[in-house]
Amino acid sequence: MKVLTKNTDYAIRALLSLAGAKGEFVSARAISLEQDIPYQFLRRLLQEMIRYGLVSSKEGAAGGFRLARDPDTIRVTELIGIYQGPVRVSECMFRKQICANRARCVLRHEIMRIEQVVQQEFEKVTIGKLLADLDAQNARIAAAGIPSGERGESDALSVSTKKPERTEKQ
Amino acid sequence: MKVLTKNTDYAIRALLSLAGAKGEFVSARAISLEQDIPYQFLRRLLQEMIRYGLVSSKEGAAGGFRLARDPDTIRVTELIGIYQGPVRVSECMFRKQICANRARCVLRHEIMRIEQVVQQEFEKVTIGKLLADLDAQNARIAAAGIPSGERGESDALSVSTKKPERTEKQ
DNA sequence: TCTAATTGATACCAATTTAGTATCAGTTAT
DNA sequence: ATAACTGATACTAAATTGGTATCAATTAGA
Ligand code: FES
Ligand code: FES
Repeated sequence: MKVLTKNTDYAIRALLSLAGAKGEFVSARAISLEQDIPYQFLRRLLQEMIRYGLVSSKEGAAGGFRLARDPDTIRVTELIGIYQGPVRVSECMFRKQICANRARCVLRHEIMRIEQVVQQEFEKVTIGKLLADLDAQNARIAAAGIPSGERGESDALSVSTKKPERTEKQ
Repeated sequence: MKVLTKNTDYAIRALLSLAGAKGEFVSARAISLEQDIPYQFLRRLLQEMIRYGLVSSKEGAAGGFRLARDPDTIRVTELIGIYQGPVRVSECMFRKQICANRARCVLRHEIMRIEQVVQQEFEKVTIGKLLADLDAQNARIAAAGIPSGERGESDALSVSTKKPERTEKQ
C-alpha cells in the first residue's frame, strides 16, 4: 500500500525548492534538475499549484515560480487533496447510498476513525516544517566536519546511485 | 486516496461471514451471495487465505470454508499485508539505496511516524471485534421494534439500491 | 454409481490509475 | 532576434486493480 504517490512526493520536493529560494523565481528546469523530477511532469504539477494558489509564476526568460503562501501554511494534506483526492480509507463513502450492506457498514466506524487519524497526522506536516528539518539536517552534516566539496549535488549517503540517465526532449 | 482496496474489503466481509457461521463450513457461493462479492474473485481471495492459514476448506459437495483461527487474532493489518502489501507511506523505502536525495529524506521521519500510526490503528481492528459490533448493531435494530420480516437480506437503510445485476457464469 | 455441488489451480481480460512524454503557442530579458 | 521561459493540452506507457473463464479433482447424497 502506498499512501503518497509520485506526484505528491514530487510536489512536496518542488515546494521545498521554492521555499528554499526565499521569494526568488525558480524555473521548472532548475527544480527538475535539483530534485530529479521529470521536467514535463513537474511542469504539470506546477500548473496545478498555480490553480490552487500555492505558487505564482513569471513568464518569459528568467521567469519561473515562487511560493504564493507562507510555507508554514502549506500542509501535506492539502497536497494530497490536490494530487490524490481526499484521504478515503474505503470506497463506501463515495457511493450515494447509505450502507448498501450492513457488514461493511460496521467497518465504517473504524474506517472513519482511522481516516481522521491519518488526516490529523499529515495535517501536522507543513512545507515550512520540512524545510526547517532539512536545514537542521544540513547543519548537522556541516558540523560533522565533512569538507564542503564532499557534499555536492549527489548525496554523500547514497549507495552507488548511477542514475538510469533519463533521456528527455525539450 | 484509497487505503482499503476491494480485495481487502471483500476479504474482511468474507471473514465476517465465516466468523458468523461458528465453525460450520460455508461455501464460496453462499458467501458470494450473502456479501455480494463476485464469485470467482472471492474464490481467489479464499485461496489466498488458505495459503496464509486464515481459513481451512473442505472439498466436494457440501464443502466450503471455515475459520482456522480465533477471529480475535485476525487483524485488518494482516489482511492489508496479504492483499495490498505492507503499509508504506512513500516508495522511498523500497529502494535499495539510502536517501538518494536529502530533501525527500527529510520526509522520512514524518512518513515513518505516520506509517506507524496507521499500522497501529488498523492493528486494533480484528474480525472478532467487527463481528461483535455487527451483532450489537443488529440487536439495536431488533430492539427498535422493526418486525423481523422487514429486516431481511437487503438492508433497510439502503436507498434504492437496484443492483446492476451482475451476470456471471458458473 | 451417477451427478451436482464444491474446491484447487491458473490463465486471461478489462478498467482504472499512475507515471511520463511531446508539442505548440505565447511571453520576456537580454 | 532569440533563447529561455510559462500556459495549455494531448498523448502514450506502465502498473495496479478488479473481474471472468476454464478445467481438473473431490465428495455427499440420490
Ligand atoms: S457507510 Fe458505506 S457501507 Fe455503510
Ligand atoms: S529514506 Fe528514502 S530518501 Fe531518505
